[in-house]
Amino acid sequence: MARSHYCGEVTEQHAGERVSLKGWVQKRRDLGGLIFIDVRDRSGIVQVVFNPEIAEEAAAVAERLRSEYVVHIDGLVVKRADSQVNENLKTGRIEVQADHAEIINAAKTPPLTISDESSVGEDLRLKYRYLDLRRKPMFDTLKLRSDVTIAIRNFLNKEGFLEVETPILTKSTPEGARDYLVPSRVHEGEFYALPQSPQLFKQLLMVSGVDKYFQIARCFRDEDLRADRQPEFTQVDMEMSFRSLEEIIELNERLMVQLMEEVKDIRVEAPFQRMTYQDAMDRYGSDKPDVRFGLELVNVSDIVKDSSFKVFTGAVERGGEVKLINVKGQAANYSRKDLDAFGEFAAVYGAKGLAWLKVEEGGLKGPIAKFFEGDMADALIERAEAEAGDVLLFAADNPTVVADTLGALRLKFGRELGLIDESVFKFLWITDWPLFEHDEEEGRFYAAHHPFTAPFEEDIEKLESDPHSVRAQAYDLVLNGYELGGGSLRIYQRDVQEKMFRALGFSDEEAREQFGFLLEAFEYGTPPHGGIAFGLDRLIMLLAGRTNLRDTIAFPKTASASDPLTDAPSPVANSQLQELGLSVNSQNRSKDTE
RNA sequence: GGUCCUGUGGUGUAGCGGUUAACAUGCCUGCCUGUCACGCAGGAGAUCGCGGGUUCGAUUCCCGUCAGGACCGCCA
Repeated sequence: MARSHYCGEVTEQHAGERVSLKGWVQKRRDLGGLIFIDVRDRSGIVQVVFNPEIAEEAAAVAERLRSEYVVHIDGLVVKRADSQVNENLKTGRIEVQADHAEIINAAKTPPLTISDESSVGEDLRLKYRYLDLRRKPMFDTLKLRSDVTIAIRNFLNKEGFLEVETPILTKSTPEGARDYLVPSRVHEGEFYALPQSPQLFKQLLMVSGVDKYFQIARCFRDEDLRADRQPEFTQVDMEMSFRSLEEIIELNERLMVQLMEEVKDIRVEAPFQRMTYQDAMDRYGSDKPDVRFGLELVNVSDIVKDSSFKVFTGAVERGGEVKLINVKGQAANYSRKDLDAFGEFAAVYGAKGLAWLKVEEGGLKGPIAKFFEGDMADALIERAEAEAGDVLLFAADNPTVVADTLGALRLKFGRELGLIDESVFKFLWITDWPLFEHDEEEGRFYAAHHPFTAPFEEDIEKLESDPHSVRAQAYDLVLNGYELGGGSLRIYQRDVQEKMFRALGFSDEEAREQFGFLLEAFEYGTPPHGGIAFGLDRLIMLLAGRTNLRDTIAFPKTASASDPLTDAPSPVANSQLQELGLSVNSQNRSKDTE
């Protein structure tokens, strides 16, 4: 008999019907005579009861069943007596009285238990990923991801977008992340790169007149991993022609609002909050602030610059700043030792120390209180909006270190003190990005976004004279403190693009060598265009309430970019290398497969 | 490249300079006809990640290494 129902879908309304189930044995409870089997498939669990007085052969099969055996069961759906109802189970008001059972496939005892809560180490989970994915929360996340991508496709299709695939084997370009390289056999000594994003291709599609493009695109970056960073990840990538920045933002807000409603049944308000990059850095010490809670940074450089506390005055004199966060009402909960220990936390971000003061009725207290008395103390208290019982934590350094340190501390307190409402989704646009970032070590400018980002019209003339002040027509979408995605209007005029490359330190020759095809394309009638790309994996992570990207990807990599399931990466045969004209020149290539 | 945390039966943990290495769960056997975290009784299962050092003696302390994780750098 063919399967008639998924296990989790058998309910009271099927009582009296015969059903045929196929699934895995979740649990066997053998009472000697009666045997109960919980049968599981992707939909859930249903209890099957075997009574030797009703079906002797089936009961004999049930005795041989073990966890994770694949079974086929035919039986009658019967309502349970009131005393036998299991309220914890969706199917708990009925059970299936088996009259026929067969073992489709036996199973070894699994190395990890198939339960909702996983307490197993990450290495085992990944090695036996196919078992890990049997767990309901994992399946639900896969389902969520599928729902989201389908909803995105439907939305963009309705909006007139074309889904176009772009190459996976493409050209390595300078700037940006480290490329994954693929050696060419036909062109010995030459390499393809896996795309960091389809950026250039989608721009060329605009030149082609596609007008509205999207792709759910796999991207690759050979950089070290984080909880929210995998070496291969998926971008929802889009690009459109003749659209203003406002129109692009508006479209994406509608997409997000609809996604949240369709997939999570959560209503979010559009338009989303907006904040300039500068504002975000000043107030939150981050370009992707979590605005679900306050605890903003307060600049007190002007107040403390004339104090006698050298750490503060020195920082200001060197062009740095002094800022604080006011941890409300926590003075009693942190001892002097606790507070001093935050110095170590701050050191990770390059801070040389972390000063603190407790606010009391009479004024400020703490090891550095003596430097701030009278008017200065009053001014600090007023600026920090402090009252008795608060703790003020200070960072004094260059603006980057101050932002990194206090930004991280802010998040730490936000989480630890429960200031964050985890049920809230707060979208935020970060606008007015600088076009360039200065690299101190190499003494040159880098594109803050990417080299194809259009500057503000009125800033174009400053590309050469004053790159630092050039603003980009770029925007990032931030959700709950995570960078979901970013986009921009693009440069579509050859001369502007050439100016941009020059500002980045490319010679005209280098620019032509690396991006000549783009510059040439720009000469054949290129429409103004712009777009955005956002990280699908991160979006799913946030929608699923996870803190780890691995849980949103069916077959992810470990923190060291390996895959315990397939054992990738692995050495290859010398013959393969020879074909590619390659040799490996390190001593630790001991696991040679030939 | 760096910092930190973890590594003990299948799994998750406890432990300690000298132990018969403990507990839970899982597994196996027996009993059990209303269980659903079934129960009861019994049993098997661990070179304490690997290598070196200190020590009379190391699972325990130290160094290295490997694996997993978190973070800094990096990620236009």
